[in-house]
Amino acid sequence: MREPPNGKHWTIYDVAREAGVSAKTVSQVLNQKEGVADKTRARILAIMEEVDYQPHIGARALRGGGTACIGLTLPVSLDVVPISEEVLLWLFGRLLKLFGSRGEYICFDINPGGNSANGDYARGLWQQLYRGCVVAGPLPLDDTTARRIHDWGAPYLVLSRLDGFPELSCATVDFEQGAYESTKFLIERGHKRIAMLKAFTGFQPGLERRRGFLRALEEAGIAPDESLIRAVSFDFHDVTRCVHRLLMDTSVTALIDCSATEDGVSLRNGARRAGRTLGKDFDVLTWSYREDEAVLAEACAQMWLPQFDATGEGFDELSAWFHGDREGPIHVVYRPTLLDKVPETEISQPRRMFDSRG
Amino acid sequence: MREPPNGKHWTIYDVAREAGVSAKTVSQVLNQKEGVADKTRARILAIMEEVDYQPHIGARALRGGGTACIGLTLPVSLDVVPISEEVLLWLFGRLLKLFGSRGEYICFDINPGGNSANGDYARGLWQQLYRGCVVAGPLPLDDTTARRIHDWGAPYLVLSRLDGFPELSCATVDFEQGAYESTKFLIERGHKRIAMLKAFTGFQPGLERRRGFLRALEEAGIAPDESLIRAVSFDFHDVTRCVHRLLMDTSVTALIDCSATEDGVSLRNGARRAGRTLGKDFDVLTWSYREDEAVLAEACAQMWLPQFDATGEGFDELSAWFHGDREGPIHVVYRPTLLDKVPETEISQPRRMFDSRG
DNA sequence: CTGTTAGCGCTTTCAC
DNA sequence: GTGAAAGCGCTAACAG
Repeated sequence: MREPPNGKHWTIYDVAREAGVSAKTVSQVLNQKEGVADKTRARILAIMEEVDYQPHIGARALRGGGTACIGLTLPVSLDVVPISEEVLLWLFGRLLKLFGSRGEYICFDINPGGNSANGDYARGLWQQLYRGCVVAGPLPLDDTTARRIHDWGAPYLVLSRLDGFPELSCATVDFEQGAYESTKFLIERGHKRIAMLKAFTGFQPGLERRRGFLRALEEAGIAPDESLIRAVSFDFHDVTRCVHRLLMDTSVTALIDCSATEDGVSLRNGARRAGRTLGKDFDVLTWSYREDEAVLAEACAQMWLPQFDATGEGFDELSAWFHGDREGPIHVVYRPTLLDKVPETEISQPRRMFDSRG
Repeated sequence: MREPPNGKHWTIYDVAREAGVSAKTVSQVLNQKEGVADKTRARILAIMEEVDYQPHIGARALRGGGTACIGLTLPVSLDVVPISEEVLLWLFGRLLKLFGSRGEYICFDINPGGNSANGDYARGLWQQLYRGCVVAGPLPLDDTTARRIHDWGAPYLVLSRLDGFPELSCATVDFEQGAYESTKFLIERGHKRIAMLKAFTGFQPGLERRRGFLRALEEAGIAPDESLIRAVSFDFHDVTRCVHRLLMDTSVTALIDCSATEDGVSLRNGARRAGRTLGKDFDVLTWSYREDEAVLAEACAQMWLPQFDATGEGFDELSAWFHGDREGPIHVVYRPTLLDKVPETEISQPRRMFDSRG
């Protein structure tokens, strides 16, 4: 490999001089454009190969062509929404397959310390580092960045919807529908006082849970009781405490666990503390991740699995958008699946969507 | 937020015009340089805040300042060296703490399909996307890219050494020393015919294993037998097969398992097929990941744990180099730890450094 | 089919 | 303390 003529690295001009052509021609070859004689093209390619020419990614971006980077960001810190390692790597893996295989880079701006204030998780876009981005996680209800991303015009995909912004490019599961169907399922089985363990308070999917729950009650003519909707964190202890509290009220005969912790043990513990027995005193419907298993052998709604399907499809479409094969925005909303009876018995360690503590 | 005067986004000139100063002054404020009146500075900062000014990262890179990106790359595809998800996320996490918290981006160029030919895992550096990079994984013996990275002059760290290139900026555990001490340990216990299950053939750590092994034998005056050094892949079946083969030779009384699979079951299976019994017929010394446990209750050498320590320290130094607080190259080489007797009994699912198949 | 040239947004001399 | 202007490497409009 020869040394660059002057300076540190070979520029398009150096290659042009070497080939006895102008920079324009080299640029055309570089970008696989028509209008260069085969012989000239071959000569230029040979030189590029020989000197290991690499185009300056910053200069390209500056010129306006955009970069070869797809950004992956989180709307809030992992401390607040603890997306599990497994899911993060699943996301990376998908992006690497779709973008990495085309020679594109994946860039991250996940701030694990939560150092930077909420709001600029898309700075990679504003700074023109990304040519498109994925916002992986539920949006806070007061989020304004998603709208700015939308207006920016670059290909993007959010793994959450946002109230009052139906144009948002998103791939998600319909949590409202999930909550609605879960509640209806229990109502149809004769339950009148149904409690809900609700995750993501302050976030879009939390709002959707609440809405679906209330809609089903209203349809059935049951007066809603706010105290039966309980916000829980990702802490197992918190789940146990909330179940305990809710079940102390013996009029409560059913529980929807959409806490995203997916932990049968905390549920049973909470019930035991309240002196209740699952399946005798009360019924539970859990939101589950697994295809054919659940933390409890009760009825369950598959929410996470459709979320993965939706994400996968959304990524495919994002790739098409990014590569000019379609226009945005993307709108992939999957319905959850309700299972009447779970075939397997309780399993102790399901794969999880979120890391719980405790 | 006001609209940009002309065009899509605010440039340094727009901000300058707004503030009634020149672009130079804005640039100085942006880069926190001296020589701007406090009042002017405050005014400019207010405008930047108001219009949410974001410097164009490509333009900065072009001008020569380098980018705010640290690259993470793998010298070979994950298909060849299957670094586990857990370790990858551990690496991400460390980088995010050290760099992300300063507003820097982490960029990946891991090609999981192994699509691009070996050799250009550092293209992010050549293309000036990264201002520094981490090469995470063992280097192939014929690697030439590491030298080019070194000559490039940017901060970098490789998690492997490379024969004939002692200047390489690296953080690793001393596999040669590990193999040497492991072998010596068994020799001192009276073993004469010792076999080795050796991972990473064709890679630097494989070579180091071999060298340490041979050195210990030579020192003890034992003639080496090439057929007792067995290259294994990350496939459990392969481990079983190799153990079977090696132990069919009843003169073999000890085995060093540095296969990186860390799986007691395959070892036992292989022994059983050969009609041998661990602890009676022969001894095993495994290389382990855990601090206080091992896959077998036999003697073990902690190799992976020091590797993590070395990596962590290497990352800290890389961060210092990247941020101008020290010069490179980095040289962190940790010694392995040999444990005579493992307190715990066999455990079935240790955390692993590499994903094994089978 | 190929060359010339302007300009992307930023930093940095050099001059005021 | 501030302004004017050059130039980083690349691409695209405009000529030839």
